[in-house]
This record gives sequence, structure tokens and C-alpha cells, in this order.
Amino acid sequence: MSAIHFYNTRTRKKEIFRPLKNGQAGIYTCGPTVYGPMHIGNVRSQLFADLLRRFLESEGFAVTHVINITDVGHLVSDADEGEDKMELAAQRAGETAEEIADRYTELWRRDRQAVNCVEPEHNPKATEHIDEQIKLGVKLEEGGYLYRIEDGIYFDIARFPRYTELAGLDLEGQAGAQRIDQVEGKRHPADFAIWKFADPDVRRLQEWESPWGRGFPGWHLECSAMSSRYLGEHFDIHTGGIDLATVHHTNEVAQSECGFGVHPWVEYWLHNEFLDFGGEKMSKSKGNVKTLLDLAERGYDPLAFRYFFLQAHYRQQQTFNDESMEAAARGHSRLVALAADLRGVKDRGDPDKQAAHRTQFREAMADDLNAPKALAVLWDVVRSGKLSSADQRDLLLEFDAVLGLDLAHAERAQEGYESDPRIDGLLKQREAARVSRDFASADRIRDELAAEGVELIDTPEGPRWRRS
RNA sequence: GGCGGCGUAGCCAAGUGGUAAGGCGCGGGCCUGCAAAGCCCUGAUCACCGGUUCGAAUCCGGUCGCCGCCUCCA
Repeated sequence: MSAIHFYNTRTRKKEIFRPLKNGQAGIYTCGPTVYGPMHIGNVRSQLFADLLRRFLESEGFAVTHVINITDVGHLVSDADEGEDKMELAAQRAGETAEEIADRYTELWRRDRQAVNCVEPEHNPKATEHIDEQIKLGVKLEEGGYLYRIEDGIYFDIARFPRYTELAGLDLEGQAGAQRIDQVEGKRHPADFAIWKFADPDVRRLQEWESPWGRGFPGWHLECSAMSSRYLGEHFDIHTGGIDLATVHHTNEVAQSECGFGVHPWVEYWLHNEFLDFGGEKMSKSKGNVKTLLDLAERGYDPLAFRYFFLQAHYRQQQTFNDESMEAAARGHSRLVALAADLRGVKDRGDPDKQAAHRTQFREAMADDLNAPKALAVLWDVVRSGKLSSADQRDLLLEFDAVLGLDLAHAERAQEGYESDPRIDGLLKQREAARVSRDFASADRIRDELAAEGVELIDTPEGPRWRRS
């Protein structure tokens, strides 16, 4: 059995996973900023983190998974200025920031449940950990890493030579970028806020007292503060979207390694790639933001999106379009139908006959979570002519504990479960016509039902129907 | 300007030195009165050019095309 390998952004290599504590794994995942519904790109990040935790659990690890809820502090635009997303959403809706946060936190939870994500052990909110954030800020100040300017307290990246390590940054080269609106007084463009002072002229909903004055925490601080609270100041795995590596995670590393005095702060950094919408960037202004709700309105089961996710490796950009989603949905529903049939099998399986497939699946997942390969193993099993139904069922359920398609509860699409006196009556008429070989009448009834969206399926047990 | 990724059959997508997994679609077959569903069968030499090698989709160089990040962002 080969070792588990993960691609580590920090070292840019696939590395053997060695936990800090035997048999345990601590994972921190950058969660949502709860000022709006999450789109399917966000869902991909959640699915990736969930796949990771499920796999580690299947390997016998006791997993502690922390996903934060950012309910304060992110700005709408510009380097360090602009309006706060939470504040803006609150203003628009005529609600408090807290009401907005609660609503979208709840929505986020429901979306995660819809795609069958395992509940994280901890789901801390930034606003409930202000003290921890201030405490880390104080440590950094004592270490001489901070400086004060007019609008806040900033981290001085010159004090942290390893600043560029995680993302392999070239700060000199980046200077060529057309950056906008530098905050007055910052020593380096990449210096970032630890604490921002409240503007006496602007009424904010979210402000707290601190040793530096009234204000609110910088937007990277919470992840360092909350991860240390629940996972310790040195932990195994940190996940997030690839876009977070350059700024957010780089800054997390800086403040954490300086504040906690550790290196590396996080052993393994795992980042998922983006969904590719074929050049059409998903943005609210273009009105093409896609959510699970949008997919549901088009008739797609949220779990079909999970199946879609599993079809590509997490570190590859994955093309999302009508065709690829439809293909995934079809594959998914066939798999569900097969699983539903296998669920009824009562025989016992033979572990010896399952072993080879089990190994293939496990090896695929151990190689940096190669879900598409693992999924292919699942299809091989399920369409194998050599395995007994009992063995297929055992393997299917075992694999699904990692893949998370909830196949243990698979049911055939409603067929035959619906009853409607009128439709059932028509079905009987059609059967009578068929028996008397009056196919013209039989087909007419079928066509009429099809016209109102009722699909007939003739089975050995008689005709069934479902709404399509 | 800097950093990173990608280009594999109609579509999605594994594979990173020894002659190409899987899913969807198309086509064919079985089943069916016909159909649907289901089942079976079926397709590519890997953007292009050059090089390294006994051997490359896989390594190196170049060209073209696409995407992401560098500013909140999955």
C-alpha cells in the first residue's frame, strides 16, 4: 500500500502526508464571506475540502475540520479602501450586518448539506473571535512587526523575509502591475492591515474596542486567530481556492509565523483550481452567477453537481457548461439507479474478490485525491461481469463513503411510486388495447400522456409511469 | 510587467518515458407490437514545429490558442 501523497503549494511538489500527531489530521478551510449566496465555484471548494476529509477518515484518521464563517471585514474593492461587503449588503437590504450574516450562513449550511458535505467539527465566526484576533495583533506588535499609520495598524512585510515563499511571489516584478489607490503611508504595497480604525464620520455596524482604538480587524487576521484556537499554532492542512494563495494565505502565513513563532505554520497547503466557464467570467454584474438553486431550477439534483465535481481533478480548471453538466447529470442518475438496485441485494460479499478493486480505488485517492480515476474504478466495478451483485454493492457503498454521493440511500426516480386515478386508469385502457392488439389506440394514449409530461415505462411487472 | 495553469476522440476528463482510464453523446445490436428504460458493441496517436531517446501525449526548445492570479474573490 503506497503512502498518501498531496500536492503542497508551499513546496510545489507532491509530498507524502505525514501528520503531526499519529492518526490525527487537522484541516482548516477558508469558508464563505456571508454577504450573499455561494456560487458553484464556491461549492467546488467546499466539495474539495469535504473529499479530503472523507478520504482521510477512510484512511483511519481522526479528522478535526475547521471552516470559518467570515461575517465581517472584507472590503468591496481597492487595496485597502472601499466599502465593506457586509456593511454594503446590510445597507441595501435594510437589515443589520448580523441579520445578513445569519441568513447567508444558514443558506451556506443548507447548500453544503444538499451536496452531502460532512459537518465540520468547528464552524467559527469571525465576529465571535475578535478577542483572539486582538490577542494575535498584540503579539505581533510586541514582536515589532507592526506600524501605525493614519487609518490603521499594518504588518510590515519587510520584517518577514519568507513573505514570498508560499506563493512564489516576485514582489519586484509585480510592481509593474497597474495597482490602484495605494493607502497613504504604507511602507510597501503588500503591507496589510491588522486593525483598521473606525472613521468617526462613517457609521459602521461592526466595530469593536481594541488596544489601538475603536475599529475592526484586518481581513486576514481571523483565519490565523481561529485556526490556532481550534487546531493549535501549528497544524497539518490548510485548504482554499487557488486565488487565495497569493494574498490571503500569504498574509496568513506572515502574521502566523511571526505571531506564533513557528515555521512552517501549516505543513500542507492544498488549493483547488477554478471552474472554467469558457471565458465568461462569472460575476454578479454580468448576471451569470450560478448557484445550486439555479441548477435545481433546471432540474439538476445538487448531488449531480457533486458527481460533476468528481469527474475532474481538483487541481485542474474544470469546464462548466450546459453540455458538461448535462453529461454529469445523466451519468449520475444512471449510477443512482444501479445503486438502488444493488441496495436490494441480500447476499454476502466475498472480500477476496473485492480486494483488487479496493486497492485500485484507494491508490487513486492516495495519489493527491485523484477522484476521476477513483470514479472510473467505481464504474468498472458496477459494470463488471465478473463480480457478484453482493461484491458490487459492498464496493459501491465503501467507495461512496469517500465520494459522498449518498448512494446508500439511492432510489430509482419516482417511477411507479406515483399514483393518480386518472393516469392509472388510462394505463389500464392502454393495456387493454395492447392485449387486443389495438396498437393505434395504445400509442395514442401514450402520446397523450407524453404531451403532458408523463413518461411510460413498460417493465416485466407491468407498466409504470413518471413525470419527466 | 510579474506569477501560475491548460490545449488528449462530438462534449467533459484521467494518464506525465514503453504503442491512450472513465462518463456523456453519436452509430449499431439485443429486448419491445412499436417505443422508452435497461444491457452489449463501437471511436482518438494526444494544438503545431523542431530536438533528446532504442522508444514521448508524457522530457527540452520554439510557435499558436485558451484560462486564472497579482485588488474582495473559490
